[in-house]
Amino acid sequence: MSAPARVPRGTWIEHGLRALADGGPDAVRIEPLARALGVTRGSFYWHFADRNALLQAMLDSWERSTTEGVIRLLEREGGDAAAKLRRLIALTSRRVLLTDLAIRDWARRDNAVAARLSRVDNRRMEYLRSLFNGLGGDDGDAEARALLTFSLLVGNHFIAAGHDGRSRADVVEVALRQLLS
Amino acid sequence: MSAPARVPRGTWIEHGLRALADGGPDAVRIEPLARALGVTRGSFYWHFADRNALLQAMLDSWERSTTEGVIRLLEREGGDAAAKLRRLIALTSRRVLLTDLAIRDWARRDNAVAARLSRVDNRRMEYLRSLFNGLGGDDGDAEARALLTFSLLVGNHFIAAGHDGRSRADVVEVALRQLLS
Amino acid sequence: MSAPARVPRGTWIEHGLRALADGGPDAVRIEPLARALGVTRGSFYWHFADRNALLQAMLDSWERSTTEGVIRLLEREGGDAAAKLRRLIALTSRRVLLTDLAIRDWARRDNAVAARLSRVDNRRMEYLRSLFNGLGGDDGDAEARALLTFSLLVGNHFIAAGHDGRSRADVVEVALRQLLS
Amino acid sequence: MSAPARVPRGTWIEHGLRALADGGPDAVRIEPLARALGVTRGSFYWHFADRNALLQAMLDSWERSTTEGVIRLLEREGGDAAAKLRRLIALTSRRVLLTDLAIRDWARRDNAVAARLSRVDNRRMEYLRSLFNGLGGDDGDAEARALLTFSLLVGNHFIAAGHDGRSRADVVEVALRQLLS
DNA sequence: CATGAATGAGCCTTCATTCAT
DNA sequence: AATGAATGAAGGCTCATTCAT
Repeated sequence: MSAPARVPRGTWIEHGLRALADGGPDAVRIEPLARALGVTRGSFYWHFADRNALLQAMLDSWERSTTEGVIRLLEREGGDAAAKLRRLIALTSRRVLLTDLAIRDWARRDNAVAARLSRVDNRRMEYLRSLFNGLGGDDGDAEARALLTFSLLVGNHFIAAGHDGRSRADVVEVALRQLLS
Repeated sequence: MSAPARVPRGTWIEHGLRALADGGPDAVRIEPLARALGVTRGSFYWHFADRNALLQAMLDSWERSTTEGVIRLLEREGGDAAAKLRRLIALTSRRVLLTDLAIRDWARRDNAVAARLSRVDNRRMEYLRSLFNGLGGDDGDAEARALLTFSLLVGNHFIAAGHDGRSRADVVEVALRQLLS
Repeated sequence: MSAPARVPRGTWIEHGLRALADGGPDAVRIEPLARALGVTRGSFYWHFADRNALLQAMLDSWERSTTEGVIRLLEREGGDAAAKLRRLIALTSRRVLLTDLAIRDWARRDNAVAARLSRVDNRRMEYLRSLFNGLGGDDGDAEARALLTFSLLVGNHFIAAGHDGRSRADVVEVALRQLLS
Repeated sequence: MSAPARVPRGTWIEHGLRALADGGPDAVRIEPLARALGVTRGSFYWHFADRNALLQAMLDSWERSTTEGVIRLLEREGGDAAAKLRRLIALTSRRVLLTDLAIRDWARRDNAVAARLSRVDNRRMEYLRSLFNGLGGDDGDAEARALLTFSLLVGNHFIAAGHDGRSRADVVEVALRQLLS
C-alpha cells in the first residue's frame, strides 16, 4: 500500500529528539515512535540494542551539532562581538531551545546526562567569554557578562511574563546593549 | 496488622511536589507515592478523584506559596532593593527551584500549566520591576534589568558551566552589582 | 446544606431494583447507589450485611409484588377472561418488564435466582391457565394458549422488529383475538 | 518455558461470545479470557485495540452467522412452511439462544447494540412473514402469527414454568399446530 | 444512621523486550 | 530490515469490605 517504510537509524534519532523536545525523556517511547514511523516495534531492535542505546545516540547527535556546529556557523560570517551575539540570539530557534531545555531538565535526574551537559555548557561559556574578553573591563566583568548573556539566552525562551506593552525582542535588545556597554 | 496509617490530603500534595521536582510530571505516580507513604494505592482515591486531581492540587499549592508567600517574606525584613535582591537569590533554594523548573518544563507541553506559569511569572516580574523602578534610569532600562535578574535567577541553577577558577557565587555577585549600578 | 439524607432500607431496595432493570445484576453496585443516594458506602452496611443481602432483599420484594400483587389487581376489577388479559398486557409496564427481563437473564447464571423465577412463572402460568380453562377446548389447548400468551407478553417488549407499517399494538391485538377464538 | 501459545483473533471472539452467553457483556473480561486461553493479558492487545474492539468483533460475528447463516441452512433442506418452522425450533439450540438472549439484554442498555439487534430481528421477522404468507389468511393474520412464532421461539427457552405434567415440547408442538391451522 | 479512611482484589491499558520467521 | 505474536512489569481506576468514631 504505502512506501516500504525502510527506516534508517538516523530517522529514529531525529524523531527521538523531537519527542524529547516535546515531552521530555519519558516521552521517548519506542512504541509511539514506531507507530509514527509506520513500522513495528520490533524493527527498532535491528538498529538499537535497547531504548537506552537510542537515548545515547540522541545525546551524541545533540552534543556534536550544538557546540562546534553553532560556533562554526557564527565564525563563518565574521563581524564584531555584538554582531555575533545578536546572530546567536537569532540562531537559537524555538526547536533548538526546546531540545536544549529538555536535556537540561533531564540532566537534573541523570548524572551521565549532567556530565554531557556540563561539557557542552563549558564549551559555550568558553566561547561567550572569548567574545566579551575583547571588549575591555577586567576578567571578572567579562565572566559576569558571559553568564548574564547565557542566562538571557535561556531565560528569553523560558520566562512566561509579559513586559507591560513592550515586546520581548525590544527588552532583550536593551538588555544586550547594557551587556555590551 | 498495625493501625492503618492515616495520610492526610496535604501529605499527598507535598510528596507529589517532591516527585515532580525530582522527575517531572510523569514521575508523579500514585503507586510509588502510596508505597512511599506506607499506604495502599486505593486509599489515594479517598482524597482525590484521580491522578489529575492531585496534579491540580499540587499546582494550586505551588501557585499560592511561590508568589505572595515569597514576596511577603522579602518585604517583611525591609532594606533597599539591593538587599531584597540578594535575599531573593539566597531564598531561591535548590528545592524551590527544582519544583519551579519542573513546572516550567511541564508548561511547555500543557496549556493549562502554561497559563498558571504565566500568571506566576507576571506576578514575579511585576515585583522585580517595582524594585528596579526606584533606582533611576528610564522604564525600558528597569524592564531590561528585571528580565536579566529573572534570567539570572533561573540561569544560576540551570547553567552547568564552571567559571575558570571563580565561584558561581562570586560571578553572580558581580552580575548583580552590574545590574544595580 | 441538603437534606440530612437518612436513607431507609426500602430506598436501597428500590434503587437496587432500578439499577438491576437498567444494567443487570452486575450493575447493582453499592458505591454508585450510595453516590446516587447522597450517602457514603459505609452507611449501606448498617442496613445490609453485604451486597448479597441487598440482592436477596430485592428478589424478595420483586417476588411478592409481581405475583399476588398483580393477580389481586386484575381480579379486583372483574370482567371476563378477554378483559383480564387485555388489562394484563396494559399493566405490564416498561419498568416492570425491564426488571422482569433482568431477573430472567440473571436466572440463567444463578441457580437460586432460577428457583425463584420458576416459582414466580409457575404462579403466573397457573393464573393464565385458569383464565383459558373457562373458554372451552381441551386442557392441552388451554395450556398451549397460556404459553403463547405468556410468550407474547415477554416477546412484545423483547423483539426489536417492526411490522411493515402496522403498529405493534395492532399486531398484538390480532394475536390476542386469535388466542381467544 | 514452552513455546508461547499462539492464539488467533478468531479464538478470542469465540471465547468472548461464550463468556457473553454465560454472563452478559460485563462478563467479557480480558483477564479471565486470557487465563482460559493460556496466554497473558498483554497478548490480547496484539489482536484488538481494546476491550471494546473485541465486543464489536463479537457482534459482527454474531450478526453475520445468525441471520443469513440460519436462513441458508433452513432453505437448503426445503420442505413446506411447517417443516421449516419445526426445523427452526429444533435448530435454535440452547447455546445459540443464550447468546441471543444475552445480546437482547445488552441491547436494552446500549443503543448501538440495540440498532444491530433491530437489524437482525427485522431480517428474521421478514423470513417468518414469508413462510406464513403462503398459508392463506390476510396479511394481518400472517404478521400476528409471525410475531407469535418469534415470541414462542424466545419464550420457549425463557419461561421457567412447568406444564402440569405435559412436556414443554408437547405444548410447543400444539402451539405450532394452532399457528399453522 | 452514618462518616472517614483504609485494604485488597480485579481489571484495563501501555510499554519494553524477546524471539521465531 | 522488519513482521507477528508473545511475555511481564508497571500503573490507573473501581469496588466490596472493614472498622474506629
